Amino acid sequence: MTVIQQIELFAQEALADLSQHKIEKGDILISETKPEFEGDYTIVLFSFVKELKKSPEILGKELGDILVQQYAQFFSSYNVIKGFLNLSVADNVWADFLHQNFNNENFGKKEKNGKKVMVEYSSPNTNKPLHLGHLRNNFLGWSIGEIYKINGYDIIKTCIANDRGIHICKSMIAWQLFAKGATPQSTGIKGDHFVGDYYVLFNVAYKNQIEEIKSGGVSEEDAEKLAPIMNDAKQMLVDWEAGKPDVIELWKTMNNWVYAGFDETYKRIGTDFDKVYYESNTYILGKELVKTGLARHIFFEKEDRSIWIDLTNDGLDEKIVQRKDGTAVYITQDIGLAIKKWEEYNPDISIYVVGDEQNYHFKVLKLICQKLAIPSADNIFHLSYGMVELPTGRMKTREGSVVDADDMLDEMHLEASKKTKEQGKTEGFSETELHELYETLGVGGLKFFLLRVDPKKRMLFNPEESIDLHGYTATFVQYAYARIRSIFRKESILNGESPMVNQEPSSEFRTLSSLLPLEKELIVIIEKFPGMLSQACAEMNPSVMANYVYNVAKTFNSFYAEHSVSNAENEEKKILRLQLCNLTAITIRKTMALLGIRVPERM
RNA sequence: GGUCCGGUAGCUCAGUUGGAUAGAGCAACUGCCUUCUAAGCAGUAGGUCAUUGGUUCGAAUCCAAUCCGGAUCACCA
Repeated sequence: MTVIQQIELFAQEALADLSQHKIEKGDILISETKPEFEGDYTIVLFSFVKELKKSPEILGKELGDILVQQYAQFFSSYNVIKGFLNLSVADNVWADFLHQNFNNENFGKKEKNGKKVMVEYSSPNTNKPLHLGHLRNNFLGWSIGEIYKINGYDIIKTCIANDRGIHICKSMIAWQLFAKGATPQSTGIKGDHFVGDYYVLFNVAYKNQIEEIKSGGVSEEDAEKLAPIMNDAKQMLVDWEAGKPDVIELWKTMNNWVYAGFDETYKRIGTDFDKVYYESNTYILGKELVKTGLARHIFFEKEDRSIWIDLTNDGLDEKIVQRKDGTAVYITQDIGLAIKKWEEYNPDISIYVVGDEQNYHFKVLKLICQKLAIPSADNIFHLSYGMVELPTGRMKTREGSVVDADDMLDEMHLEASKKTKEQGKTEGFSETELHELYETLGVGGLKFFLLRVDPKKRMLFNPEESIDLHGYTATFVQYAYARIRSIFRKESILNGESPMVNQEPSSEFRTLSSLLPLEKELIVIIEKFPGMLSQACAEMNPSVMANYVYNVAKTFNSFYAEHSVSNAENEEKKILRLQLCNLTAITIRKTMALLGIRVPERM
């Protein structure tokens, strides 16, 4: 049980003594005491004033007296200011916490709860390389999975590859027209970039054709319809659906180029999946459910034979689920996929990590799934995140105004190497170790940058300014970790194997010694780790963990600047601080791991 | 136009189940490396929490209206 939970419990019992009615735990508001007041945790009394018919001051005094007397082992003192009861938790409580956990590699990890969570993320189009927005998606999806995992859930990471459709055909047509048989192998270009280049070429050619046709006095609208390259692409989509062998062959070849490129990037950023679905397989899904939906009068058919669902009673519009030609639309595929996921994995919770421009789509999807009575439809969640914008506005692949993911990773790597060389602390590193360090710092820096912001908010990225390696960054946290490891190297302590670290404190220490402010501050923030895990999970928000780990590192750095570990005042203090450092290191490493960020032994 | 999301320091962001004098980082300025890593620490300065009204012991947080920005309301995915 965490300290705050214990206080809650004690307060509930103490309030029961003062009140006729039972006080619910949720009614007790406990917050951290502001630094300008004495105490660790504060109970806000105003909400009980009316019911107990006592002034806040008197109530605070009575409650404080009961708590400090009844739980003398736990509370050392209290004070009341206005309606706030500030409680000081005894040093022994913090010291005990430390002694019990300092070497606990499973610190904060929750027991398995038997529930399954399916997280769908990444979901790229196979006609162009990944950009910064995709990275935000990947990092978020991967991290939210890890957060659920440490909170006791089994997770299934999944991805739907958008591998068919007109956008793919555009790249294919452009390749046929302009490539003269070139391949990623022949040109040395990474597969996804190679295919993406033809997607851009398509749009350039399309634009030129429109201009040319327009110069003959045709309207823009008509010119768009007449442009031969677009009509070729449309024809190719028809041929693809008909299974025309040469089209299928080209499609497979080009998609494989893209997948090979993606794999490289995924490997670099640590993204992986337990199951990949392909839209080329799932796009037919939904035909059956349209039939059953019609039979159950959830859907209805219009005169032109298109099929719809009426959501006006739910405050939305009518939504089409099947075209008049009998083909499935986007939403129908997603419903089909939702059923398929349930049949294959039976998840209790299904999370979709998708940009906020699809909020409406997922609202509709959930509603339809509920109406179709798909099991656990109530537990479909859209983890909606804001776009990553540039100072010039939205990123548009067609216009080439994107920050490419691979370029960005390279830049971060380079920045990390520059900065590391400036610092000149990497004597004795091999080339491999240096490369690994730059990746740890560079890729980690990018992940932290994209994850530290509340997912639902849009975020601005200024490529000119690049990404800082000071302040609220991964580097800052990684540096704190490296400092701890440095202490341990100096003390020749391998993780947890030292008698110094394992030694129990003497009873003399417990009674005589007290914690210094910065020692205590560090223990207090680390003790919050399990609570932060629950919060990040409940809110589906990795930025909670990024914020937290930054504050841990910050507190550690203050502690580090003020107190020496190796040359502590006495042996007891040294043990205490070594233990504290060890638990800090564990907490930092675990939290960064939840964000997919590694920590270096040296930097 | 309907719906949804956002507006907090010059910039990027925390803080919102209502709690004490609104916090960080960057940028600026001042100190601190004979002592475990100065990628750090300590400090100064920077605010009409978009605006107006309301709810109450108490509002950045809740409600209403207004202004600004964005997304969406496709037989695209």
